Amino acid sequence: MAELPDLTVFARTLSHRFEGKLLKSMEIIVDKKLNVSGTELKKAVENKKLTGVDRVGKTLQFHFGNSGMLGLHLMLRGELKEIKADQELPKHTIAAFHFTGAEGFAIVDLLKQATLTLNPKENVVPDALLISEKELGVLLSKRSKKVKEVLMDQKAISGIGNSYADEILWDARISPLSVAREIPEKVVKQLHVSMKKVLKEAISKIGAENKNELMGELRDFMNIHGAHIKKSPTGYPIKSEKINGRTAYFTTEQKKYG
DNA sequence: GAATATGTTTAAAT
DNA sequence: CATTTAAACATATT
Repeated sequence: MAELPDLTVFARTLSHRFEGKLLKSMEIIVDKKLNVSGTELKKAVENKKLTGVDRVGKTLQFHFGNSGMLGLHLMLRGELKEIKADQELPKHTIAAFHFTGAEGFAIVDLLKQATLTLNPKENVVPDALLISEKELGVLLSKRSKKVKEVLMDQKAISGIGNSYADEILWDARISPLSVAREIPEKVVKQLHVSMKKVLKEAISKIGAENKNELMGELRDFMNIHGAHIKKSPTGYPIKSEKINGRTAYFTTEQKKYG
């Protein structure tokens, strides 16, 4: 999977490597997750110049000037891999982009769930990196769900997935089981700080590690989230519990509200 | 060989 | 009707 920090780095790397280049051809291997036909998609992007790559929520957006924009969601297991024209495509490739200069990248997903969306609807949900403390407070005050569910709700805040939700909540010392609307104002302030801090630190670590290569997600630096981690950095044993079918990792350092 | 990991959509159950 | 839960997706890794 890739969450906000990984995608931010991917967008930067892709811009650096391919921006301004002409997309000579696009191969579509799996077409069941497209919003238009393969032919239509190819027609929209082939022989167009890639003018920019952005991250929006958990998606990447590939801009082709006035010709349109292509949204990519990697879903659970999607990955991006660099390719050369004369090489065989990686296993489980869904689509491949070939630019001038015999270079390009492939979207690989063993689950075949990554989605490519031509000219997607504009995202109106606040981004986790941009949301203000006030917005976050208002959002939480309206929800009776568990705070972790709200953080991961892409219709509420975009960009946070299962692993970073755990990391952020540990950093803020808030139990993932807390009821969102019961979290006091002062603690919301801390949550807001932790959210930006954890995400920005992850971006900087992944960026430093990946340099200008498109690598899979890197999560060695996780403090809490991961079945192999036994203790928090402060020495507390890590507990786990399923929230909405996904595993939440946390410790007793984290206060439960409500 | 069973459990786990992972996001989203959709269906089913409460 | 609202809310919660589960299934589906496909496969590699532990």
